[in-house]
Amino acid sequence: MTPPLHLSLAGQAVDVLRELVLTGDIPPGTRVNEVELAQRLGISRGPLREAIRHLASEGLLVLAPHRGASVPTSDAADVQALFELRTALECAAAELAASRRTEADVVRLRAVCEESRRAYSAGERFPYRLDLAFHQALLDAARSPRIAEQVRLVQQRVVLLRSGLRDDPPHQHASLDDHDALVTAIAAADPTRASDVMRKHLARVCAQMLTGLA
Amino acid sequence: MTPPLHLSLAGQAVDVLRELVLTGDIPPGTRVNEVELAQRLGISRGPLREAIRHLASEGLLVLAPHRGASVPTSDAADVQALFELRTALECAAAELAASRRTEADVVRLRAVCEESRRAYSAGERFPYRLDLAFHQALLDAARSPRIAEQVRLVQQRVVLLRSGLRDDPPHQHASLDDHDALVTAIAAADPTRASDVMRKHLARVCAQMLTGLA
DNA sequence: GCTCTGTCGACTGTCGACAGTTAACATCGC
DNA sequence: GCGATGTTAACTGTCGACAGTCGACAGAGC
Repeated sequence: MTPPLHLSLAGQAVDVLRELVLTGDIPPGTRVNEVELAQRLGISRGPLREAIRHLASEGLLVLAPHRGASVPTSDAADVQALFELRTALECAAAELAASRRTEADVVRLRAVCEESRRAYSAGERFPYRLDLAFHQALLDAARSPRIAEQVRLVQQRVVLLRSGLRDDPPHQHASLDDHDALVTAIAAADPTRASDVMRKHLARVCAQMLTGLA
Repeated sequence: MTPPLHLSLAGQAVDVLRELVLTGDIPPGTRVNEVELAQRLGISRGPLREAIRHLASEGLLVLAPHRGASVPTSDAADVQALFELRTALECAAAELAASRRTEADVVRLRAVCEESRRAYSAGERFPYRLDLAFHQALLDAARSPRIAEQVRLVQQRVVLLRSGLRDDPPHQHASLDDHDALVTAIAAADPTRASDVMRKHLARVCAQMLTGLA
């Protein structure tokens, strides 16, 4: 899927450590021991430190002077601030997608929506993967590399949030409707409506996440 | 101004190196030699490497495997992508500011505008400092820490862009009008108009920057 | 004369070890 | 018994040195 050809050990460590954090293998609130993790990864502390700093710049770790790194724990204020950022980015992406989409983009978006509905009807517990695929397809249609990059980072933080949730609720039917409405607005080349639908969609997701918070 | 109490050498190196890049002391396109710069800063390569990686995560340096770091050079496409991101963030900030501003925020924004006009009338060549102060005051009024943080990073990249410009044009009169219009919309608690004014303001700034590009 | 190849130099990537600081524990005094 | 203080251990921050890789230059072959 992704090109795992990170030649440097630091690059590999970034990938491995990111996965450890996102999967919840290192739960939020846990402190990271450099020597222990370095031995576990079979590398020295130097590359590991670089990896830790990199993940910290992505918001997946927080650094305390002389106390090392730890996985951040989030409260309601953090979630709200994060979703304000996500809303700003993805609403802009929706606008741009509605302005710039080609027919091929619309086809791809419709395909993801249909696959999501099939999976949901089939009773699949976790079509979150398809939710990400939808937002990714939308970003591709927006053709704005900087915005896409930032959205990726924010989505990562959301994934981290989900890993810390008590009960991860299954994908809501309302979200499927939101996605369909987004595709319709984008296909109609209506940036204003696309942005508006996205805003309401994310508000719903944010509220759902807040209810599931500790 | 800034709390210079970075205890670690890496933290200090980040500040110093950031300044070296932003002031154009290390011009765009220049490669950074680790041993040479480490000696110049009087530190070892370890902390310097961490500082370099940090600046790279902020977009102020680009890394090439086995070739080290260099200050990025920007073309028109980069500028456009950057301003699409900036527009997304600052329009959202303008909306939030219009919704959340207090009277004190409005007073501060008006004060910055008036100071800018005074400086402009006095023939000051470079009220860019006040432009930053205005956008900062707007971010304070928006009360969205994540968005504020991202805007700060984007503005940094814009500063880097300006350092690479042939002739850095002085602050335009139109921008002063834009700022006034923004304050008016924010004072009137009109998020839609605030966002619209901001969008046009940034479009103008972006166009101005593109004309000055190599 | 041009291209390909082999060698050299410089730089990055990585490692192990030392020093300084923080936090926890045990001890002493009240 | 409770609080303050000294001590100790663990961990981070930092350093210098070694190994691997990339680019440039020179020389041989066509």
